[in-house]
Amino acid sequence: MTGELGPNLDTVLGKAVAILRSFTPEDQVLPLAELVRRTGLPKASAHRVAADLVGHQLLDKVPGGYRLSGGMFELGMRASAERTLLELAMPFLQDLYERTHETVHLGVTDGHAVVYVAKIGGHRQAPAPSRVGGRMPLHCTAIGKVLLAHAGPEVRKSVLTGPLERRTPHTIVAPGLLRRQLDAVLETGIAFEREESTPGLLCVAAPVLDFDGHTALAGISVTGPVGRYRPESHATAVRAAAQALGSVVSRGRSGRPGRSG
Amino acid sequence: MTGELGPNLDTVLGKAVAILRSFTPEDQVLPLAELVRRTGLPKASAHRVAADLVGHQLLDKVPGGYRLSGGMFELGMRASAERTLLELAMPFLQDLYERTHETVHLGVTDGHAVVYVAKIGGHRQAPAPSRVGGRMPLHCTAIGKVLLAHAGPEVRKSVLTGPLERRTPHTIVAPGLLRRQLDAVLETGIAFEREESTPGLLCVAAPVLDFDGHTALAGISVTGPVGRYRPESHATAVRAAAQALGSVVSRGRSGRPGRSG
DNA sequence: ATCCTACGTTCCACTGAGTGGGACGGATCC
DNA sequence: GGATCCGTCCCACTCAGTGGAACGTAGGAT
Repeated sequence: MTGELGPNLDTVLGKAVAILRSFTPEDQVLPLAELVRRTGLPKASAHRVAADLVGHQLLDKVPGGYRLSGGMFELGMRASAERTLLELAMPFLQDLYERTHETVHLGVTDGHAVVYVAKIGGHRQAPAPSRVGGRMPLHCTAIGKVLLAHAGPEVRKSVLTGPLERRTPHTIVAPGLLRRQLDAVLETGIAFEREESTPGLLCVAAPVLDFDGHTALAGISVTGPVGRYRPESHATAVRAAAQALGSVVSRGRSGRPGRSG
Repeated sequence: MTGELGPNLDTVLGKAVAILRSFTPEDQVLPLAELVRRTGLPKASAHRVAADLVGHQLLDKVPGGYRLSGGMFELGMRASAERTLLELAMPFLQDLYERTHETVHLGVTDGHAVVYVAKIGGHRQAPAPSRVGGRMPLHCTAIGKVLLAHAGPEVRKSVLTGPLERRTPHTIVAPGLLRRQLDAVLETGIAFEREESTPGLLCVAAPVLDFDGHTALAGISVTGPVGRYRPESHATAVRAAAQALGSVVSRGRSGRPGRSG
């Protein structure tokens, strides 16, 4: 429903946030001109605000432009919800990795996307497009389906009625089929993805449920390449890890998960 | 040399940054009054700026106060230098963990501190105070010593002449002794820490060197509890991992490491 | 029940921080 | 040579931002 358009450029803070948000996970350094293009700010304003951000250690000025600085990283890692989740999850993710030696993901919902909180893998991991701090659509990833299945009816409906972006020939773009899969997820506690977001990748995921047994706080997945990897054979392990993490996370929490779209 | 005092509170951005920086890794949610105390801002200003930050999804308003939001986490994870390092390092850290089953750290320098970029461990990890995104002094941690040994002469001198904060009875507070240890690090490529930052913890670390063989881009360490854990027995593995990571990171970079103190 | 203190919220008249069009110099391309 | 894109700097205008003050409420002490 929300127009979800960028920050208000009429305030300093809006300008600053717009500049910071210009950086995608793929960008390393952006020249001033690019910041101007992406934000729509006047050149002089962008220049000044960027310089201020450098002064505040949120940006680095490097030959060729600006980049998000280590100070930004530090600050981001202090976000309590995500960091706590990450810290509690790490041992379980390790177990999963050690057992499978495939790429393990931990992700949470934000709006209509999965945001990856952790990604661990070895030297020969399947080339997944996912990145920590990056986003992927809900409807075409295993973690996404798991989160979507447990999401509130509004989100679920909004995704199912909205256009389902086709990422690969296997992406599920039929709302009916997707709905049936989501119902299955609620029954089995497991979701699969078969080359629906990226050709050559298979995926199993399970929900990390709050103690109420309904709200999904996060999702865990194991990803591998078509060929050597059989997602079904790890379903039990993923579900067990997610369940265990859920019970740990549930301890010592009464509040809401936060985050809304 | 730098007074290193907080952001300029006379600008909106300064106020915003001051508020964001009020959060330490230990804080979950801070009430408005606490933000006022920590930043020194007038109550009304703090209230307004905090509300703006909520609007920009950098803070969440939760019962009891404010906390750094998921949007902040996302943004921080886009800091290219740290994220790239993290992604490249993960497989090597995994190897180390699998081999040792002790807590593995990856850290970089900022000023006179180590900032931890990754921390992976299992269910029964030694209770280390380190946190991802958190800081520890250079002189009393294994990674810190490794980074300090390879730091520029200014930083090294500045730390050695400055006061060496005592953290435990074992903390090295004698500049001469520390200097000798640093020299040894340059020769052996390994640093140890024996309950110098935290009672009951032992640690080995090795530097991740740039292709020039001098600049330390990061440090890797393996930490374990007094008793079952013998740091010496993992020295070789840690050094090998750090070296391998160094050669991978060095590929495809010509620029500077960035970050200064 | 009453006082007191500490909190979050709101109001609003004042003012200087922030604004951005424009001008400048340097690179690069054709 | 001219055209184009870049980063930087200037500076008179103005409205976004300011913060003292007043308010309602919650909780603890008496």
